[in-house]
Amino acid sequence: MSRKVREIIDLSSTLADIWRVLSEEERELIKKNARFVHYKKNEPIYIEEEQPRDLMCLLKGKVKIYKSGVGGRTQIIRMIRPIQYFGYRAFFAREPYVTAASAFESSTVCFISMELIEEMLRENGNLALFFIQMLSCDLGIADNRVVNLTQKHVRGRLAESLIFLKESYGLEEDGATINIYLAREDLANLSNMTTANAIRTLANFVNERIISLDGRKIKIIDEDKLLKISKIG
Amino acid sequence: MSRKVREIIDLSSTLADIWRVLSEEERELIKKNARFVHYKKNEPIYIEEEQPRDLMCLLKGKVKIYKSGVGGRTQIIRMIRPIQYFGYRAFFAREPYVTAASAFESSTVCFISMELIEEMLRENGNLALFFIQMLSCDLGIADNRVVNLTQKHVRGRLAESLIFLKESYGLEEDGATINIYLAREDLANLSNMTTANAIRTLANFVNERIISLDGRKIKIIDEDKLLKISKIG
DNA sequence: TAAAAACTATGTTATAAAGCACAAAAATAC
DNA sequence: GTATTTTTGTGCTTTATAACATAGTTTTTA
Repeated sequence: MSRKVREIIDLSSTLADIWRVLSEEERELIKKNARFVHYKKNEPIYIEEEQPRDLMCLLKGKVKIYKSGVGGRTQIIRMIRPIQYFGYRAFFAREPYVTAASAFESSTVCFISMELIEEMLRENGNLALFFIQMLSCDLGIADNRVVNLTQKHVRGRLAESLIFLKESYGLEEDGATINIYLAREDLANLSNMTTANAIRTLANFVNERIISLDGRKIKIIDEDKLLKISKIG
Repeated sequence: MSRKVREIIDLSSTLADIWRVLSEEERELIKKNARFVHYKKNEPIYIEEEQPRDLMCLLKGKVKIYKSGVGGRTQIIRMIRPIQYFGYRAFFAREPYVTAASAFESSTVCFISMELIEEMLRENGNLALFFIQMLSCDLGIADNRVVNLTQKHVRGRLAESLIFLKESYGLEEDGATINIYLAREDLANLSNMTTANAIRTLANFVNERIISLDGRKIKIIDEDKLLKISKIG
């Protein structure tokens, strides 16, 4: 399964965002409490219904947050990139996880006790505001997502996902290939469509010279067109 | 348009939730800063792209938070009932509103400067946690909503909306009629479907003796069945 | 309270996307 | 490195739901 990583990780640089708002004392406490766990590709990090205990910060790799819906169909809710925090919402809401998380590729996650975090943020207004801002942004994204996923057609939804992936994980050295390697099924689950439709629509985009494909690698040729398709739905 | 209400409103009872976590000093400050505005039926409270300035608390009436999507189709994102807070997310996220709000029926709203609130919560950990919890709950609801609205069929979505309305606004004296009076179009916008489909599906529910209709008044006859339809999609 | 506007109801048609099936290719396991 | 499993790619069929049309009804307004 998962094992703690042996290497000593420089927390101050990897947890940068949260680090800035902490006092020296608080930093020490966190350092003492942080645990590191490594996950293999496709290994689950937490599952639905589980009790949340830790704030998680992705240090290396890629993680997907997803939810299984009607008839076992899964919907990817968010994708996490390094130095992003996750897993804390359910703890704050005092409920079990309504989502699951798993490593997309080989990943390292830092765990910090949510009890400790909550104690700290009661005293540290900046830390509280850090979480408030993160939650507020995520809620805005979720609100947008509801409309995009329900009202746009497959082309629009897929175009949007491709742009989202590019924004999230960036491009490779060639300046065009999206820096993520994911199965058509995951792309479909991200875009709320069936795998067959994701495949078909990708093929259409290739014909229209909007993208090009090399196996699972996707190269964006005409980003403007992609943006336009995403916008008009 | 809207006018300030003249009556003196007892803040301590109407803002109950937030009041509990405030000091006497903070309460005084809020009392001095609070403004009350009355809205007529269908009057807008804020619109998309506008700059957020105030925390709003609905004192009386019903409010819908909505978003216009592709081709002008609107999606109702949340519905607010008295003593619920709204309008604060965008301020915390440092962005303009991505949603709009309007009064469903004649409503009274209390406005409190977000700058004041943010100042306070920096010092008051309980107030910070109040917002963190509210945001965390809303984000969980939004995550669920994404899956429900995208994966369930019209029957499931409508059934879910009816249950949601009952849970939110309760029943009338007869213990069966949902205590809200809304147009079929709003019901459709809440459930992500066209008005015609909302009407048709309601008619089906009547035939199946799950509900009965009297104009816009909806009486739930068989809640178990409604729950079942909502669950299976 | 009468006239205008908006909403409700229902039938018909069009269409986007799911479902299913199967062959080919690729990834993974042994 | 070969065998087995999983993924990809396409064609065909079915279906859910949107779109459109129109008449009747209710609500709003002046």
